Amino acid sequence: MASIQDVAHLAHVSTATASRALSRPDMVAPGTRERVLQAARELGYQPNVLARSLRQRETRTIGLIVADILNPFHATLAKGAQDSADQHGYTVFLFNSDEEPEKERRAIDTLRGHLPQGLIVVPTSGTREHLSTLPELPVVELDRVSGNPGSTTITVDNVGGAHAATRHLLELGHRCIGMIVGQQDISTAVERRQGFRTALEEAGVPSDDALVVPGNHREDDGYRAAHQLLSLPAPQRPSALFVGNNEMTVGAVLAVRELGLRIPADLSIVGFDDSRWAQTMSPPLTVIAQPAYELGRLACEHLIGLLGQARPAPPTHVQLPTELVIRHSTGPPPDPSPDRRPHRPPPGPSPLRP
Amino acid sequence: MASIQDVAHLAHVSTATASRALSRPDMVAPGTRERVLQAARELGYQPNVLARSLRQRETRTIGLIVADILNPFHATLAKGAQDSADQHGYTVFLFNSDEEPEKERRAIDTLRGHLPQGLIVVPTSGTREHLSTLPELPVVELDRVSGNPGSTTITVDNVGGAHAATRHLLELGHRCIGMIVGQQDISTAVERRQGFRTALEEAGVPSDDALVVPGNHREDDGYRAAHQLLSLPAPQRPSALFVGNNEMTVGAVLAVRELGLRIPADLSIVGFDDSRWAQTMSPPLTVIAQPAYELGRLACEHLIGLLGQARPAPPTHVQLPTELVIRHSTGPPPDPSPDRRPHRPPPGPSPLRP
DNA sequence: TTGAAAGCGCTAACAC
DNA sequence: GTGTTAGCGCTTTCAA
Repeated sequence: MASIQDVAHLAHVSTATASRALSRPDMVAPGTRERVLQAARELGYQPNVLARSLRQRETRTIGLIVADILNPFHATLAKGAQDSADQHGYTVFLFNSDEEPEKERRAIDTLRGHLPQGLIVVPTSGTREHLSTLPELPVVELDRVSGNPGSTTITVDNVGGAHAATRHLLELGHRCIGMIVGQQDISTAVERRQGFRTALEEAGVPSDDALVVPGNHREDDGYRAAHQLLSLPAPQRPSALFVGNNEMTVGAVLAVRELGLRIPADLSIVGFDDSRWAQTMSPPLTVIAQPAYELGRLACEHLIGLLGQARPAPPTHVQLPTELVIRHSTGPPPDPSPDRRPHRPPPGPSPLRP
Repeated sequence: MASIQDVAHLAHVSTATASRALSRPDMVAPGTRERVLQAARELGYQPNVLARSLRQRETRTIGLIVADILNPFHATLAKGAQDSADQHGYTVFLFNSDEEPEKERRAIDTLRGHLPQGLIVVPTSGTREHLSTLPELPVVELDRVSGNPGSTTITVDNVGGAHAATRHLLELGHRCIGMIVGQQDISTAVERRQGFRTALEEAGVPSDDALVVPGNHREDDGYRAAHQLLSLPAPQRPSALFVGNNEMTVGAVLAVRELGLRIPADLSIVGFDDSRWAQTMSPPLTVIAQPAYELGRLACEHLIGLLGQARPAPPTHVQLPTELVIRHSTGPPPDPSPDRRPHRPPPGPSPLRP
């Protein structure tokens, strides 16, 4: 590859002048500039980013670690971040933790060697500890929060989303609602569970721990959890399911189909996170939608904002709203007993969230 | 960040010795080695990859450009490649061309500056030209081929896949089959179209250009193309659709639903590329499945193999098989006229492909 | 077995 | 406006 020396030589100038002509054109005489530019063009010169970064101690690079690139939600986060970085002249190094803290640790180590100027991470349970390795690096946590005090966070209103989903089911008349929830060491799972619980409490529906089944965010977990919930004995068996993430919803729907239950006639389902799949399955799925692309974009914008600061600014915390999208996977519960009142809002208080 | 100088100083050795202790442990006395390793641990030392790469003129980095990271097929390719690279101690720089040659060009330029030791690319129409900029870089083309003579290629049997899909429809009795095909400057689209045509010819079914509608690989294109095909006047209107990629299949199915047609009673559909979505939509979609993860993995293995070579080896061309997965989106055509013969193989030759 | 020194390609002080 | 020079952090001769 042609180096700046080659360019300088061809243009009959020093490397310093060549460098200036390329990166600070106004510091060099027009004639010289043209000669250098011409030489660069001729040689197909492309600056060696390694050398430049080494010298300037600035890589114009940011690290991004998502938890599961095969999950379209995460792929969308990544695209939002990458598009934004691109606009600002930054390059993204994308890694995948596969939801494994150990893989995340390795990704962070690899990343460190490449000297990113900042890091965006969708945390796993190990993130808080891993981040303590790099106290001076600006960090934005995306979608989930690790509890690391210095991190800026970009999240959605998980509590509100889960609350809205649950309330929707309650208003349809469901009183026995199951939840399939993520691991409780992940913030989003905790928050969604909390929104679920709060909505039940507000409606005066007693909560039953047997109706809340945890899973590890993957399709299989949703499948297993749904089977578990739907094999409960009759009075306890839920007439509706709220599933805490998109992948587990897939598994749950497959389990429901396998059991021969009709949606929503026999069982209502609400998923968290919208997707292609949710829209095209039949019946189309009622979901809590999240602005995935915007989350990724914002994470990057905020990170790049942080890079401008001389002193580390206090971390900001952005929370975007979620939206209940009612499609056709939810309806009144089957075979209502006389004292329930299908098609009507439930009795008792049902305040809107502020 | 701690540098090797810090480590050397703390261990009371020269930087040369510190460097050796870390990367060639057997070249250094056991005692010294331990001191250095201890110092490195203490300081949380992480080698500066930039400096190392600059010095060694070897980045242990490979570039990967996929055409659409939001397309699960491409995300899977990326994961296959990245996992494989990881195993070999290489780091992947992942870029996204968004099917735009211009974005691909920019990705390649950015990549060049980072001195990747090789490049894996899912080509766009501009790739062949762009690759001429980097004659000395080992390149593997993935899924599609650009025609660049030096590239190793990892593809699937698109002709055979399309042939099998078409033959399947013919055997069900369809005689009027529409195809939604990708842009003809993309190799996969050309090959799939060819497989389609050949199968029709072999069955003695006249091909009708009005039944082959091109699209630009995205959902919208599939939607529009399906509308166009299904609004043809009665005798020409297809009773089955073969759609040439996964995203366009989504659009086509949505269009079909919008028109109130039942699948497969009113219209059969076969898609190219399997997916979560294809398996869970209802009815589950008959597809030509491709080994996406394996494609990505192989691309990386082959590239890394290339890096070992002193002299550029002649490019190899790997083609993996596709598989017809029959689900429930295909069936006999509706309302057969007497001279067709639903449920039976078509008359005339219908040889199996070798 | 270890250290001194050069140099990868680039940019930024500093001189002129 | 341009050239000279030093040095980013690392590895690798070469010498001891």
